[in-house]
Amino acid sequence: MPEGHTIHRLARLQRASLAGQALSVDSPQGRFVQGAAELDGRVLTTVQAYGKHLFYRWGAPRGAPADETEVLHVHLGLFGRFRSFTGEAPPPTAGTRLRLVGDDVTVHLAGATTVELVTPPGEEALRARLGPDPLSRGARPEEARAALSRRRSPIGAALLDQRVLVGIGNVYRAEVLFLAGLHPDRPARDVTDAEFAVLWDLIVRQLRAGERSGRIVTVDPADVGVRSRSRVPSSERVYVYRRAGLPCRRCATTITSWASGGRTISACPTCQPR
DNA sequence: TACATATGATCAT
DNA sequence: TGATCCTATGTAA
Repeated sequence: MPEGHTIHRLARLQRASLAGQALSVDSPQGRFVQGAAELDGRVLTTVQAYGKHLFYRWGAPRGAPADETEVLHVHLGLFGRFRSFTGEAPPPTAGTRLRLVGDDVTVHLAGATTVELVTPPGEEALRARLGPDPLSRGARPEEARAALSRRRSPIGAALLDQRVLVGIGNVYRAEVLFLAGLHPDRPARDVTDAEFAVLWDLIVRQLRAGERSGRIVTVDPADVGVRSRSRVPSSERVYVYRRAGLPCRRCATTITSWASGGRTISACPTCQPR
């Protein structure tokens, strides 16, 4: 379930359960054996999220200068998943590429696109390719605004491009465009400053809510007849994502879907006029 | 047992 | 644009 909110939440939870401890690190699956060996026994100092990327920082091994300490970089991709266990952990599955064992908590990671050690310059190069993170304090939305105004691609495709801004995935892009009343096929550079301001604000609010709750709930509880977000049934948490052919929750128009930016997007033709 | 599916991204063409 | 990679799960056969 990895959009930006999930990654930031993971960073927060793993900081709380593992940071400050010397960890046992290994790779039961065998594809990260060497990297794991370099980290084994070292103190995890912090875990940071940027968009959909995770960075794990470690105390320097004996004799090594701190600024050459390698950083563990993880990107979950579409399938990556962490499992966290308190106390006794079950045996790792066949696909567990990384296992971190702390004093009380063990995490297993499987299915990730990227599990690698990077140097600080390598991390900088990676970050340099990314747009602002709506979940980071001090994010500069004007950078995303400028990137959009340079694009001829549709806003729906641009929101998935992590060079524009980071953290949005296929669910949030469909949902925030619905909430903003923007048609996904609107050319990105035609989005007005006022529309962008609303869109950025929605993105920040939605990602923050998702980070806190661990789930994507974009519907206004009143639209599905309940009192609070936490009471929204799992089948009614979104307005348009994967709801093609169903009636819009606001106006009952049939939701449509099509390919956009290489993925499927859905929208309400009435609430999101072209 | 097989297949379809999934909230991602990269690389080749 | 299409192929490819990564894993787990649910449903169909």
